Amino acid sequence: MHVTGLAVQKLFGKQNGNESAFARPDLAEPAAKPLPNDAADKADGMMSCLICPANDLTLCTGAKPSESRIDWAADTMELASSTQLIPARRTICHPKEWSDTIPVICQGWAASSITLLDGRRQILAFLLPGDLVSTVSLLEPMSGRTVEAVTDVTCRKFSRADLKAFVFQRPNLLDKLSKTWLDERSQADQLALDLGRRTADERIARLILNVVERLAKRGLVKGAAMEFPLRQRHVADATGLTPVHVSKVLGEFQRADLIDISRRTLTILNEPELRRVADWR
Amino acid sequence: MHVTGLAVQKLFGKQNGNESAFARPDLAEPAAKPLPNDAADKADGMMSCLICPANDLTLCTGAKPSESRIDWAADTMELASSTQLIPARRTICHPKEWSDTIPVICQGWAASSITLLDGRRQILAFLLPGDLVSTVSLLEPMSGRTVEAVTDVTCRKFSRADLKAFVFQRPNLLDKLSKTWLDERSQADQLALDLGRRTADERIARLILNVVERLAKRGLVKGAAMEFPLRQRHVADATGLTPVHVSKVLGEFQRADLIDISRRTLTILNEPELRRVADWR
DNA sequence: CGGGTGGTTGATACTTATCAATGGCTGTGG
DNA sequence: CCACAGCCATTGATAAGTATCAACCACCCG
Repeated sequence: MHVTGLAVQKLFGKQNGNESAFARPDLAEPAAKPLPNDAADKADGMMSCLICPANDLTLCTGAKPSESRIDWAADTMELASSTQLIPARRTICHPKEWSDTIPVICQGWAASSITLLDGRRQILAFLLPGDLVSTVSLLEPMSGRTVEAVTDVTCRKFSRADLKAFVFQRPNLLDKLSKTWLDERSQADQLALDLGRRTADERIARLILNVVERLAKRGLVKGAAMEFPLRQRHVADATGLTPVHVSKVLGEFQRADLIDISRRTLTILNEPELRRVADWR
Repeated sequence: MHVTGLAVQKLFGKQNGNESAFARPDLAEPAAKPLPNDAADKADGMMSCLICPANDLTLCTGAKPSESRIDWAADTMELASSTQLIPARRTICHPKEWSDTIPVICQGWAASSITLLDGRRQILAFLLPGDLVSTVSLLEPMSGRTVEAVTDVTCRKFSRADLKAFVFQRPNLLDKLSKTWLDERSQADQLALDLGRRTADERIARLILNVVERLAKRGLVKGAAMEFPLRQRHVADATGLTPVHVSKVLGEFQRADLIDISRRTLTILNEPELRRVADWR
């Protein structure tokens, strides 16, 4: 039974199951720095919604084709998002904090997870730029899930009420909503299948392929190489394995020249074989 | 790596991954007997929607309080459901067959699952009377999931188009829809957590408690006893374990006087302890 | 530097799967 | 009515897969 971050919890007093095991106990929350909206857009190369990588329900693609993207962007601004810069390993959203606000990742990677009281943790999804945590969170407050930054993340938090109203004014968005919902559902089903019925090798290979596919959709793959900021700890928590075991499996994969991971960069060396290992499609 | 029903598949020619491992190869589909609508309601004690056990999104509870239940029932009839009687272990809905029609369980237990080509199978949910397979299936055609009867099942298949229109005419139903969606999502999250991070004992205990809770909502628990038609094979496929191991764990539970299962009846003998084992709440 | 974080590796333990044999039960066809 | 075929559950012996523990090294950043 693998427990994440228990050592840290033991060291720092009472077991607080809801506190992210990643959050550094020496740095009190809230530590995210709010930025003025316009400043943020130019400050550090963050591109705002203008080139927000399109995902199926990205708000940025919600603009009717006839609308200029600028107008849409302005539109989004109206929604009183507060833009935040969140450093790696900090919690973006606490399990209880899902009341009025929903975060959208603009830049960087995040992980959405549930944690048990004793520290066991399951990552349900990695969030890439443009991702909503879950389409449900649009309509109803969600709870129990922690969202935390894998890399430094810039994200916007929208008021749910506003966003909901916004979406409901645009019928074509609603349609996308239900498609995204379907997609989400089948992702969840696949996750259960993976965790319940697949071997460690398969799970890890599938995780990699899954991420690659999503990165490709966003144009973030150069040749066969791409940024891969996940720690083995993340891979472990996403696949229901132990970091040690993940290390061994990834080691095998590298020795077999399926992939290469170094300096936070992933290169796919033998995709067909990797797919075979993953039992993909 | 546990594989469901592989022997059967080997025996009967080509591996057909989409064919339910439970379906008996000697009985060709479609084997469900369609019944005339009115006949069905009286025939074998099936109660139609009149006493369809209420679940959060049961169509029967969708009737406005002012409406008499009879009116509602009539309403439902309009929807051109075809009522079917499906014997235990037969497939209700095939992975590909999710085009226009969606099944609702009226009586009996069913299981919704995904199956891999090599026969490994993960049950995603057990369906009790009043259950929809998934709220998404209302809006978009779903695929990849198999629904099969655990006990003899009576179910209705509705046309999605009709049902969708029906729901959209009733705003209060829409509201329930989004709540049910949230619920479904969190069920899926819990499933992933269970499969990824919990021990066999915990998973099985939780499955039992989960089922008990749902049965209780439907008034199907008498004292501490209730019908429990699941085979150990079902429990195994729902928990990502092996039937053999399930047998051993259930054996322990019984020897520890936590539960008793005999003649398809489950009795909870020591609920507090069972909850403790399940790490419940 | 020095501390925290991450990754690797080997030895070992534990959980769960696999295999195999047995017996009970149920429905079916002669 | 019996015999038989399938299914189901149980049990024990053994194997495989993964976790746990511990030590070590390699970073990176302050």
